[in-house]
Amino acid sequence: MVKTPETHSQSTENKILEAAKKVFILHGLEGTSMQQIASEAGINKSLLHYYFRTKEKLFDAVFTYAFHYIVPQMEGILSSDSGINDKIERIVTEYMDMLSENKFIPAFILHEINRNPDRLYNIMQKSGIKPEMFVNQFVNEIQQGNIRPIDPRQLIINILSMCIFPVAARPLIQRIFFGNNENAYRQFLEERKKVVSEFIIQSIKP
Amino acid sequence: MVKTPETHSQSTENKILEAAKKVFILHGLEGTSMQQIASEAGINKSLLHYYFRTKEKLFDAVFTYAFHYIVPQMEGILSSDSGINDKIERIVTEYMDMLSENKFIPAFILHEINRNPDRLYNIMQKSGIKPEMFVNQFVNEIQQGNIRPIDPRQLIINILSMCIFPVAARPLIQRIFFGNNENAYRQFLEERKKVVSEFIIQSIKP
DNA sequence: TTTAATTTTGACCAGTTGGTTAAACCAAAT
DNA sequence: ATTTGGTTTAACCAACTGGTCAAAATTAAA
Repeated sequence: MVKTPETHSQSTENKILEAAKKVFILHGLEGTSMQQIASEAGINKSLLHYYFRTKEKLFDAVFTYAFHYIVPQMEGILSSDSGINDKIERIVTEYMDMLSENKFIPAFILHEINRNPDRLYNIMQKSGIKPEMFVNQFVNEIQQGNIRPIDPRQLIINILSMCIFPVAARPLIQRIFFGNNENAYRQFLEERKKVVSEFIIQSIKP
Repeated sequence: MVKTPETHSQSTENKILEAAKKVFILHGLEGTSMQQIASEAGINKSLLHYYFRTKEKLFDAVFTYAFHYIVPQMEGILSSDSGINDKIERIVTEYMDMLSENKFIPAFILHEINRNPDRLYNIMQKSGIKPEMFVNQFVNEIQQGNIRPIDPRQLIINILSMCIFPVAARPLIQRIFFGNNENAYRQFLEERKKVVSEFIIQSIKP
């Protein structure tokens, strides 16, 4: 049987992707060597090039994955028929949960956004994310007088900021405010879900 | 005259620091090579090692500088006798101004926070920044009933988030919302100063 | 069992990495 | 004019960089 390039051994390819994910997200594209990834995966360096011809191609695969994590499908929540306050609370909660479970991704993405903006932008385009969906949602609510007039883009960035930043800056904040106690910070992030929701809802009251 | 190690040629040392600052902030510690810095400074690679023995030492010098930018002395504003709303507006405005002028620093710092948290924490300690100052300020206002009860740490992080994130994620946001038009984003950040201030003030009303 | 295709490996490549060293350079002091 | 000191440079180092290649090992088809 003639295997197409896509028929690569599933297990090895997965091992590589898992290892690459781990190392790339910790050190970024430039800070990571193919040897590090190979070692992490417990395989030969040549095998990396056999599965993903170049470092860039391997990175793209991992990056696409990481991105789909940080900008997931929120369509379900948005298109539900609950009120705006309810939607905000659900989005904030689910988003912060996801970020807490992938705590190295935010800083990684922010770094790569600045290193190669177009790469991320292209991946985002392909992912089918439509920012207008979020914008329209808020425009409607403003027109109906449910929230006060505010530039929807500003509001979206406010929400994203308050969810992403405390995870991206976690190692420092954890040291400053919580004596580097990991559980204390986890608890803090847990409470924060409610805090951020209330903060936003309170600030957009008509 | 016997020159002490501190008597290094001011001009060369400055050239190096300027070049290192530029390259480090763009590429991070691991993404930067000594040769890049030497070329940027228009000097020999050996000369780098002559002035700053190792890459780490040079990085520390630059990093300390960058950090003093992002956590500047806000004591003046805090200790003034204006009302809390006024203080918030001034802090947000001045902080966002500074960030806009140093737009690569936020992502750089966030990256290095995750790469080597202790380095940054130590530098912060030495810088004399006292987080309690900010905390106490809000505790007082809450006790006096000027703002609603809220964990001061949450409030501080809310403010920092909304100021820092839009600069750190700038290249992507600029593409998504403004067709990569730099002036449009600058304008957006300009308006944002007011938006964030109002957003915070509105959300902490008693 | 032979054949054919895929998977894995180690040796190797030219270029780069951070860092060292000794010699050259240069201004000022003697 | 020579010595002295800091400054700058080119040559060099071992280790590592991303990447290639041909041969070996494995697997599956005939």
